Amino acid sequence: VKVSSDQRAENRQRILEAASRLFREHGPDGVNVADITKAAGLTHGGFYGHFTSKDALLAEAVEHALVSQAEVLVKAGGHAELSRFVDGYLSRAHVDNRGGGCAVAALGSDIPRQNPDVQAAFAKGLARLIDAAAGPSGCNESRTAAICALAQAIGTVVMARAVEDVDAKLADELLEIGRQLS
Amino acid sequence: VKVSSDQRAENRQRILEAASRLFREHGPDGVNVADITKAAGLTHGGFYGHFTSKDALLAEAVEHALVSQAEVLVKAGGHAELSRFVDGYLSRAHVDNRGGGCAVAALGSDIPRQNPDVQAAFAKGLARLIDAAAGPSGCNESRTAAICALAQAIGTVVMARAVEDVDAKLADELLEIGRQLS
DNA sequence: TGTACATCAGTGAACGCGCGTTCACTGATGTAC
DNA sequence: TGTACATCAGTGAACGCGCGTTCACTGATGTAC
Repeated sequence: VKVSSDQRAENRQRILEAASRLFREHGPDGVNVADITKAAGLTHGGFYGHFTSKDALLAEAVEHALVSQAEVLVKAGGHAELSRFVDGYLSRAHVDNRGGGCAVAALGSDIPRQNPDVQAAFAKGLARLIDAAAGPSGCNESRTAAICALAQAIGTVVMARAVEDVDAKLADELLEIGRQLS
Repeated sequence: VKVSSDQRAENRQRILEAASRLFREHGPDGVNVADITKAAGLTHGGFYGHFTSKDALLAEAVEHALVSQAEVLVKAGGHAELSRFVDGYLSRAHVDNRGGGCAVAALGSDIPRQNPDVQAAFAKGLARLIDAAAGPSGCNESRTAAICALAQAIGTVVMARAVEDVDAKLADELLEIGRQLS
């Protein structure tokens, strides 16, 4: 069942994007290779023709998610639009969309437990996101402000997601307070 | 090999404390029941005499970690000493000690994927921690300030831990910036 | 342009391993007399 | 206080399942002529 090389490239991309979403939604151990390839419309056997291991896919998926997010932020206006970005970050829509949202909030506490390749991919992506939030000027003040805003937003979303199913009132309070700052 | 009921209670506590540490260090899927009971000086077979399941233990362990942390904060002075607390939170010592540190930073992004009992235990513990940080007055301003400080600190530590093995400079920069605020 | 064939992307069964959980067994505890 | 025995905490082998990875196979692709 060979397919054209265009189709092959598209299949790889579909696996990567499905993985990026599913890993953020369920965590590295919450999805298996079969789930991912199935979500991409394939079976699991051909997976190793595209990626050397599940971990290698995780590394690419994590970096892909962060780099995409950085690009979106840059296109939206970068540092100048940071407070609007944070506002969206602290929205119920983002909190309820782990699979499509920020990989730092979705996978942050998993990363220190992953292998070095995954950690390196994450670090690269996060550095890119921070640069995007700091803006092209690279001046110290805007970088500091960007890092503060990101840390604040990430911490808030992590807490809000953790409690939202069981204490929606607390989740809303946290988001509300986070938004007051931006 | 029956043991005295005091010994039994102590064994249970040892399992709980080992679990609390190991879960924070390696995540819910990064430790197995045998690892935990072994760390507590027991074998895995007797585990189910103390806890109904690995998940039930996770729930207790998470709550135990958060409630202990809240107690420490209260004893240290609560809201009045919040900035000193945040300073310690943002220390290299805390970043390098996932197993003994804050359960929100260590397990935050795992929680939304856990079963309702675990989420409930986490929410209860986090509410306690927030109350401890807000102080007994319960006034809105100190509560808001406490939540801001916690969110900031948690986001910073999550990022610092994620990148520290691979980009120690970035990790230090993040912690430094976080400390400037407290 | 048409044909024969080598390549190789994808399939699905199978392998091996780890893990949560169960269970028959052991021997110390603690109670009844 | 001492003895006989029922209880039951802990042991370690075993069960069953899920998952990452491999592999023989299939049939479409794309190339050589």
